[in-house]
Amino acid sequence: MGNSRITVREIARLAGVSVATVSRVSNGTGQVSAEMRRRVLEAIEAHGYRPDHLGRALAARKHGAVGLVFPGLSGPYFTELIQGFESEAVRAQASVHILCTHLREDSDSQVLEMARRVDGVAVLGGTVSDEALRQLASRVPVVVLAGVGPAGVPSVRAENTAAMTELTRHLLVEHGLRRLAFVGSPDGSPDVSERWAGFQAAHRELSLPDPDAPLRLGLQQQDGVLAAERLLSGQPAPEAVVCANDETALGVLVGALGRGLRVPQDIVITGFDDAPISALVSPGLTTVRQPVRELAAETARRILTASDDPIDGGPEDVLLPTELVIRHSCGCPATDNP
Amino acid sequence: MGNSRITVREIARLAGVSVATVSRVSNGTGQVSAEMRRRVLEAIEAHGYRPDHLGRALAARKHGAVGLVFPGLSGPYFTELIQGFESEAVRAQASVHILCTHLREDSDSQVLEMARRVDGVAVLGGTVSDEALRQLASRVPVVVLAGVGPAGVPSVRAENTAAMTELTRHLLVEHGLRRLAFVGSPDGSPDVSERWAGFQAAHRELSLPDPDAPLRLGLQQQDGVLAAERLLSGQPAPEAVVCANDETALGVLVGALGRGLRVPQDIVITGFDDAPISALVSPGLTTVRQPVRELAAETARRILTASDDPIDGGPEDVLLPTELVIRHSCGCPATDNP
DNA sequence: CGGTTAACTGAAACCGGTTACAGGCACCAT
DNA sequence: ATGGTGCCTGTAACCGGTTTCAGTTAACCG
Repeated sequence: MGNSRITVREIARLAGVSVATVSRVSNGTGQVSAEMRRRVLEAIEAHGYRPDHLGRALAARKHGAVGLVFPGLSGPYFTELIQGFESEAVRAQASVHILCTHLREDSDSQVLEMARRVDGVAVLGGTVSDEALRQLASRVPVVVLAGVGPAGVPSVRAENTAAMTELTRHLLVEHGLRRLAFVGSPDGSPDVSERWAGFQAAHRELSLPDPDAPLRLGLQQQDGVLAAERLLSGQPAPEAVVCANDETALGVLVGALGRGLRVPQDIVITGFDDAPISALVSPGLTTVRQPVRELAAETARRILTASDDPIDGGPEDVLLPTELVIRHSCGCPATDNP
Repeated sequence: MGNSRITVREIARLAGVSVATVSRVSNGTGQVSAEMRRRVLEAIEAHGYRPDHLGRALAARKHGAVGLVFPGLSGPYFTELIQGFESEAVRAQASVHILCTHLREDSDSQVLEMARRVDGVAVLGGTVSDEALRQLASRVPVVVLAGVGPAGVPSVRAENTAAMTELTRHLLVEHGLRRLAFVGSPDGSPDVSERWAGFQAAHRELSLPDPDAPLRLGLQQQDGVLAAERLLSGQPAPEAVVCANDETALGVLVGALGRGLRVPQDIVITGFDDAPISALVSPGLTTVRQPVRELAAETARRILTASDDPIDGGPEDVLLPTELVIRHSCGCPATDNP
C-alpha cells in the first residue's frame, strides 16, 4: 500500500542484495539469477516500490518529457493538434509539457527555460522569435509545427498555398464569382500567410485585378461573426467570403444566417481545416482538409527519435498533403460528402 | 554561447571556489563575500551556466511541475480551463504536464504514473475512477476540478444546479414555455449531471410533469447540430432547447437557422458557460456565466500551495458562483448585454 | 586436474545539484 | 594574551537512481 520514500537501497537491504541487483531486476537489464530475482521482486511487491523518476532521469540524463509551445488555445485546430501530439508522446511514455505564450512578453525566456526540463520541443509556427528558436535548437531537438523556422530547425507542416489557390480558382472559375473577401491576418501566423498568398496567386494566374486587402481578424469563431458584421452591412457586400480557417467561416456563417441571408445563394462562404463540424452544418462548408492530428503526431515522433538517437535525424522538412473538400457553401449542389 | 554539460563543479573549478559557494551565489542563499561573488558570477556569465533542473529537483525532492488531467479537449470550455491553469502555474515557475485520457482504457495507471513526475495534480471531474483518485491523493496533492471526488480529495467547481434551475424557471415562468428539451448526457460529466438536476428541479418546484429524458449527446458543437436534426424534425418539436453547454447550443442554433427557423420566435435555445462567442451571435445566447478561467486558476493555486507547504491545507471544497445571463435567444427583448 | 570462460554479484563511482557541519579568520571584550 | 562571536568558506554527505568494473563461483574443456 505505502509507496513513497522507499528507495532502491531500502529494497536492496530488505532483499539482502545489492542496489545494483535491484536496479537490474527493476529494469530487466543484465543477468540476474532466479533466486535473486525472486527475492527482489518479493520485496518490491511487498512495499509497492517504483523507482523514482527524478533519480532515474538524472542518471540517464534524459527527462522523459517533451514540450509543446503554442501561442494560445482556440478552437478545434489547436485541440486536435494537442491531442495528436499528446497521444504520440504518451505512446512513448513521455510526458507532455505545455507552454502557452499568449500575450506574455517574456515568452522567449520561458521557452528557453522549458528546454531545460524536456528532451525536445515542438513550437507552433510564429510563436517565438527565430533567435529564440536558434538558441532553443542549440540545447534540445526542436521542430517547428505548422510553420518554418530559421535554417537548421526542421519543420512539419501542411500544404497551404496550392490548396488555397485551388479553392480560390474553384470560386472564380467554376462559380464565376468575382468580389471575394479574405478574412484573416497574414502576418498573424505562417499558415494564414501562405493561404493569403494562395488566394492572391489564383487571382493573378487568372489575370484578375488584385483582391482587396484581407480583413485582418483573429482565427476564432467570434472573429468570423465580427467579419460578417463588417462585410455584410457594407456596400457592396462581397460575393464570397474566403476565410483563413473553418472557425471564422462558421462565425461568418452564423452571422450571415442570423441576418437572414441564404448561403450559398446570397453569399458564398469557405473555410480551411475541415473541422468535424464543417461537414454537419447546413449548408456543408466547402473547405480544405488538413491532417492536423497527423501533423502533430509526426512532429512528436520526430522529436522523440531525435532525442533518443544521438545522430542528427537531419533537418528534413516534412510537408503533408491537403485536399480540397467541396460541399455546398460554395454553391456546388449539396452532397452527402462527409 | 555554449551552455550544456557545464556543471556546478566545473564553475567552481574555474572560479577557484567550492561548489557550495557556487550554489550559494546562484541561489542567493547564505553569505558570500563580494570578491567571491564576483568571481563566481564572472565564471557563470562567461560560460552561460544555468543549474541543471534535474539535479536541483532531485536535491529538493520537488519536481517544479504540476499536472492537469482531462478526458479530452473540445471547445472553449476546455481551452479556457487549460489556459487558466497554465498561466497560474507559469506564474509560480512550475511547468504544466498534461494528460488526455480520452478513449484510453489504461488511463488510471497513466494518471498514477504522472503522479511520479509532478508535485500535484488537477483532475477534471469524471475523468478517472474514485479509486485511482484515492491512490493519486496518497502520493501527491490532488484537486478535482469541476466535479467532486471521494472523501478527502478537495474540489473546485462552479454552482451548476441552482443556476440551471433559475434559467429553467425563467423559461417556464417568464416565457410560459412548456415543452423543454434538455440536450446533454447527465452521466457523462458531473457538470451536466448537476445541470440536468437543476432542470428537473425547476419543473418539480412548479409542479409540472417531469420533463422528457435528456437527449444524450456529447458537448461539442457538432453534437448540437445533431440535436437540432433530431429535435426539429420530430413532431412535436419542443418549444425550447436547453443545452448542457454553449457549444451544443451554438450547434443547435446553427442547425435551427440552417433549416429556416427563427430564434427565438420559432424555437428558444439556451446554453451554459457563456463562451465569448455567445454574446456575439445573433440572437445573443441566453446562458449562465461560469468563471472557468478563475476556476482553473484557483485549482492551480491550491495545488501549488499544497505542494509547497507540508501542512495540509485542508480538503475544503471551493464553490464559485455563477450568474444567469439573459440575452435574446430565450425570447427576451434583444439588448446590448455583452 | 589445471586453465578458461561465462554467469552472476556487489562496491563504488557516477549523474548535477543542495546543504549540514566544521574550520579558519578577524574582531572584540575581558 | 585569551576566549568568544560572527562571518565566510570548503569538505563531504546527501537526493535516488544507473552502471562500470573487478571479483567470485561454477561449469566446461583439454
